[in-house]
Amino acid sequence: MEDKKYIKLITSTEIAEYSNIKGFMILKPYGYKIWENIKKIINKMLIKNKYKNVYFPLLIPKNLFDLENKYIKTFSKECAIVTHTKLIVNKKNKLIIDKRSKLNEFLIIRPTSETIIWNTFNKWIKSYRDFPILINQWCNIIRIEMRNKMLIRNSEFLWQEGHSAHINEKDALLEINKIKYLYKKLIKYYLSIPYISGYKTDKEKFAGAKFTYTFETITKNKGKFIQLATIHFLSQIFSKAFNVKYINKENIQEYPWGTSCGVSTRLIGALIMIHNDDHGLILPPKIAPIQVIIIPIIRKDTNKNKVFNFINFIKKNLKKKKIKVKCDNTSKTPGYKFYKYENMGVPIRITIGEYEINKNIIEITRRDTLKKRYLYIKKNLNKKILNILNNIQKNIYMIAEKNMKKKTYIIDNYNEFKNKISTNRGLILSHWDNNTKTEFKIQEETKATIRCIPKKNKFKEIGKCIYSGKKSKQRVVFGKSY
RNA sequence: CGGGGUGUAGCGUAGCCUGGAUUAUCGCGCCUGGUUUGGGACCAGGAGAUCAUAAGUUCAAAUCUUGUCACCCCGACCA
Repeated sequence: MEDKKYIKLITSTEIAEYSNIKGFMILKPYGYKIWENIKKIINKMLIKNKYKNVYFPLLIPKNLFDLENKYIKTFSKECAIVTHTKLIVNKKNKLIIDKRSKLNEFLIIRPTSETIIWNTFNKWIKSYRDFPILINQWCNIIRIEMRNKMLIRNSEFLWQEGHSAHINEKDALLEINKIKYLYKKLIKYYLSIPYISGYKTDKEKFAGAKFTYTFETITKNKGKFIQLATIHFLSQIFSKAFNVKYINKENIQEYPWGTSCGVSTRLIGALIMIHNDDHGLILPPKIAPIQVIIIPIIRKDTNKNKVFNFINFIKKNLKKKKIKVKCDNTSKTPGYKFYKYENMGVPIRITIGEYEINKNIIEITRRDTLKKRYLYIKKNLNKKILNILNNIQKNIYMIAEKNMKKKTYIIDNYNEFKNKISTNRGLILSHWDNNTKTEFKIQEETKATIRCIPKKNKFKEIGKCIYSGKKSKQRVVFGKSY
């Protein structure tokens, strides 16, 4: 998908728009509703996994970063920093910073919350009885980026960050498996997005983590990677950095083990990049703000009451099954409305006029195939609609998966590798010698990075590194990221 | 942070090279009235722009010069 088309799709569907601050966007009602729907799903899953929602401060004292920095390279190049607290009016009647209000301790707008959370764990954690600690925060994050892409790489974004602390390594690793399962479900079954998952290389992982597990997908046309979700195994890195200790059963002090995980509004960007056609967006029914749109056909000689009574009857029925249905009775022409809701990605459109009423049928159009058909209105109409919604959900996954497979290449020759990256990008499976220097060299020469090291058996085979020719135990995923 | 580009109404734009017939063009959208409505309706009327900003050149600047700001694109960066 071209960038211009991508931005146009976002703005024309009223998902989001540019604000007047570089890299900062305005999420509009339709886009925010999509986010709320995604939120609802994750929130439910996290709560089921015994996470509790919390809220930590937006501003983090710089000294917490100093503490962390002893062990971990942080986000120092992407921070927004609060240094003053007062504005005054100058002689030209303009607001300027009052230099006398300079803070002794600068405050950093959170680029992530591990620091302030582990600093707080210090107070919360005393005994082995305190575990596990499972908390989740819904909030905004600021990471000032030099180059932005709406919803994919914003300087501000909304996200969910889960943080956990465990008594031992085993429990922390179990937690990671739980979250893996949860994210897999979200991405595949709710967002209908095919993905490849695996571990980040040391070069690509979160510096504060012992390892990072990632979920990645590739875009339809450009074949660029988008990171969808990450899970970090923090090991004892943060507990040691913030001196968080507990007393175990044997009355010995120990450092707890941590994990963190997150998904962001980038998921909306991924949805847009992946589920679209010439008519616009195609939203997965499970997260679509409107699942069924009803377009009334009112002509000069139409009995309006008859049509709207009929529509209300259908609406009521669908609502009984919790189907999100809306009727557009504005004065625009039907054609206008057809294009509008197709662009917005509404999964099902129902058209109702006197023709339908007289025959006791409705005209129904699927967004994914754009095929029209008539359905008789009998008792099982709701069931049929639910079926179609399910069908669309699965079908758009299959289409996206096909696209991903088409762009997946197994390559064992470095020249071919270079050629693919520069012409027909995608997901490249090649051997790598597990050496960071090789990784850097390949990036330097081709701009491709290792997106992940997948752990499934099908990737495991003895081979030779595409760059160095040294022995490799498995294929890894190369590509160019957004 | 380097290189390039752009800034004219809510949005997209013409005019800029070669300064003046500009009352700043056109399309979409918006408002009023009417006729319409089965794949982006039509007619009539209307509102909406200190041409990003500051200074300079000139009898005269959207147009030329310089500074500033903002945004976009391409790189570097992006746990």
